[in-house]
Amino acid sequence: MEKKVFAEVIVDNKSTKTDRLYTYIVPDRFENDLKVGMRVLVPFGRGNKKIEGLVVNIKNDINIKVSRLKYIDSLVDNKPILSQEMIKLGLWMKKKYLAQYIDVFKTLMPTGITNKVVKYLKLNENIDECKIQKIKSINQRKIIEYLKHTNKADVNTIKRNLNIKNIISSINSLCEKEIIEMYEEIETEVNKKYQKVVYRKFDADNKNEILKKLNSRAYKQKAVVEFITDIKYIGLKELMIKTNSSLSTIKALRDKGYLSIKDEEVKRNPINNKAIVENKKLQLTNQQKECINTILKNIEKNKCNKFLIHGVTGSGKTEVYLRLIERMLKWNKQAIVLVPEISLTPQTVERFVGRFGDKVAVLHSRLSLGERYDEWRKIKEGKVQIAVGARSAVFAPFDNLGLIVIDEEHENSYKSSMSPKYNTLEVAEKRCKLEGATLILGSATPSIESYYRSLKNELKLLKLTERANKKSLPPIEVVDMRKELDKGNKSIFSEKLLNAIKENLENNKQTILFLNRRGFSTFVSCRKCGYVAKCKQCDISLTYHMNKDLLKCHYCGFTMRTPRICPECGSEYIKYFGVGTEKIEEVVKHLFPTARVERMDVDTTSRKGSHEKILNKVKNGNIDILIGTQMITKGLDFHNVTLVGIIAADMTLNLPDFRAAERTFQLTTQVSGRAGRGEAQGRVILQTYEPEHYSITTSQAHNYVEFYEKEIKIREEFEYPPFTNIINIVVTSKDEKKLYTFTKRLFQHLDKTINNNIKKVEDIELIGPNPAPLSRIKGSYRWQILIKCKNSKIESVKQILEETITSNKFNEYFNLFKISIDINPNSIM
DNA sequence: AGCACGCCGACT
DNA sequence: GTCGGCGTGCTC
Repeated sequence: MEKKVFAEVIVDNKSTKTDRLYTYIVPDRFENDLKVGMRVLVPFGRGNKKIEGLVVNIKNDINIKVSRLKYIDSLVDNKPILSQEMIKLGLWMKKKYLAQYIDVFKTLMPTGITNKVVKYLKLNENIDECKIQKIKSINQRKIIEYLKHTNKADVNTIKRNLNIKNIISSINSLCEKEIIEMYEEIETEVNKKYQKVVYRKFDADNKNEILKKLNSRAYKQKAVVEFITDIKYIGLKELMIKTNSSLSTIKALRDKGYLSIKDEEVKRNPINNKAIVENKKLQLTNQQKECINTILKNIEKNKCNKFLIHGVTGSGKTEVYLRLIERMLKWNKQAIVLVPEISLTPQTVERFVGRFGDKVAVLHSRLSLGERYDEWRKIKEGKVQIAVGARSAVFAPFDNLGLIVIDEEHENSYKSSMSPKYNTLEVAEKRCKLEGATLILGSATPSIESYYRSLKNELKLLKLTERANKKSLPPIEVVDMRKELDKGNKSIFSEKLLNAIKENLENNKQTILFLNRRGFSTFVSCRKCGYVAKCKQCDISLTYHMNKDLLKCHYCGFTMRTPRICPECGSEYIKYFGVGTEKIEEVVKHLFPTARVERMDVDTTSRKGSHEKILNKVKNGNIDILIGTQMITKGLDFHNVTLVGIIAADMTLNLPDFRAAERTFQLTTQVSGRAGRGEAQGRVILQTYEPEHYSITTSQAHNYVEFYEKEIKIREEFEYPPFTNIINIVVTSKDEKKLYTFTKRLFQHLDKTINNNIKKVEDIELIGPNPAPLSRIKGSYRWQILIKCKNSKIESVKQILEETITSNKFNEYFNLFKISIDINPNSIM
């Protein structure tokens, strides 16, 4: 018997039960053309429904009975859509983040390109009316009626419109009677955009000859000939406008053989070219030069290709990236620049496009499907060498990648919240390793994890300590809000901040007020002594649960009654903190009725372009006071802003999260960097109930290293990352009672299995099951199990998790419960 | 998930 | 016998 070739395929079917590779026989006619990384159509399931699959493996030997296998139906791509390295990266991600194949590989490809086979119905052309009369079934009659009135109808639309439950059997029965016919069409969500282009088919020298041949009254045709002589081709629409001619004129010329009209693909261009100004090279400071040289030397000598640039705000990290990219282009290599989604404003994009022009593709969430698809293909086809984008741009399909830059490396938007819940830093690192590229992380406030790794020499640490404009960082004045209370000031603003705003308004300077009200959780604190209700076991602030009037620790489940008087000082000023930006806006407008106030947070920037609109208003001096959440902490460079007010630095400090101190330090440092960017000296006023907290004192001193040293000790003592891994398992269900029982069973099973299978169990700690901090979303209840485990045990724990979740023991419940696993989440909220 | 298969009751 | 409803179990 002839030797067969087999392909392992990831199939476009989203279900935990079908999350595996399927083997298909490669028909002889495809043997030469089929490559790993191509998409194919395969018959799947009992009905052999044709669905799309991605080939990840081609083999000659398999250990399944060939008789059980089906044949690949057809090829979707003529070239691999994913490179070998990207497939390796995807398989690695599946394992790393315990995600489904299909979820992983859909994130590696642009959204909407998946081919779906859609089934359409039509009435048989020569139907016999008698046959129809014979039908007694009401449902079948309904279908025939429907088809009589529509010219194109797919099965799903019919199902939706007619609301027939068991529609398939009715359709099948009609098909058998040969009254209707079913036909298939392959469809995708996004398509290439085509444009008609007119080509000149005559030689430019023959122009006069042709003009003579044309009818003397055909002046429109003559004009077109004149026009197109100077060029070779032009878009049909453009030609019609420029020569004021009609389609018939051009068609007439085509019929005479002087022109040809072709359908050509045009790529949508999301970058507004008019707005882009050239970004000139800046003079490098000595520190920048040294930084660049160190990186290049290390790359050339093949010594190290992972770097962390710790540069203070305004130290010119971007210019360093730009120079390195320039070098990559010289080496014929490509580069990816990742920035947090919220700082992916036109200003950021402009810096890269302004320097490198049409060598840049931009990828972000505000692009339409079509735009994103085109940007993706520009990269794939080698038309651009640089990709700038949010986290998903780490998958930009370059084939000779030289560099990945991750700017603002500490930002939490680099962790995906959708499956696969990947960490962009880890993915970028893996991709660099697979493709021999260099990784550069940059931040003014590096994440504890990255800084820790740099001290262990897993990343090479480079420092930029001076600002490019040689200006010093603005001083931060800390206001102790407890003392304000003693003075009888119960308002949100301290006297100092209030006076500073007043003064700024009088001097026509702008003010930024920052309050991070992100998150739902209010914490409980005493306004007199600063006491915050914390869990004794976890050193994490307790969350107020309104419905039960209890304080609860989301790490260990500890609960206590909400205190009416402060347990520390006995005062009655126990408050639930829940002031948001809206409240601030109201108060500011009341206090300064003539000031022009604008608020910028998720609520006010949801519409496309609203973000830019507000920023432009600030830029043009049409706003006196800008109130915002963390959205305003990044990248804003306004010269007339001289005052930054941080309303409540404690807000992030007391979130029930081990990263609370780190976030507070990062936010205060970043937002302080917004002040005094122009000539005038900036001023930062920071209000807090906990002025002695190290994240406040160190950020006041602009001392990252000191903050790091304090924080890393706490992480070690309480066993938080980077010393341990946290796995967050959230189980969701509509049924509250069953959810509790199930989660408890799952917990006990995991506990038992881990104890039986892994040695040194003291390295692993199971916490829960507890109601998740967001205990109910959209009518679904959520319970959570946390696993803390040391690095050496993570793989075995993950394996147990995978086995448990795919095991039959829990399988039967999958219709009732949804299990989501997050490895090292941003926060456990 | 999505789909076919098969069992069962209702109706001719 | 035929039609339609619903539960079950599998997908290379």
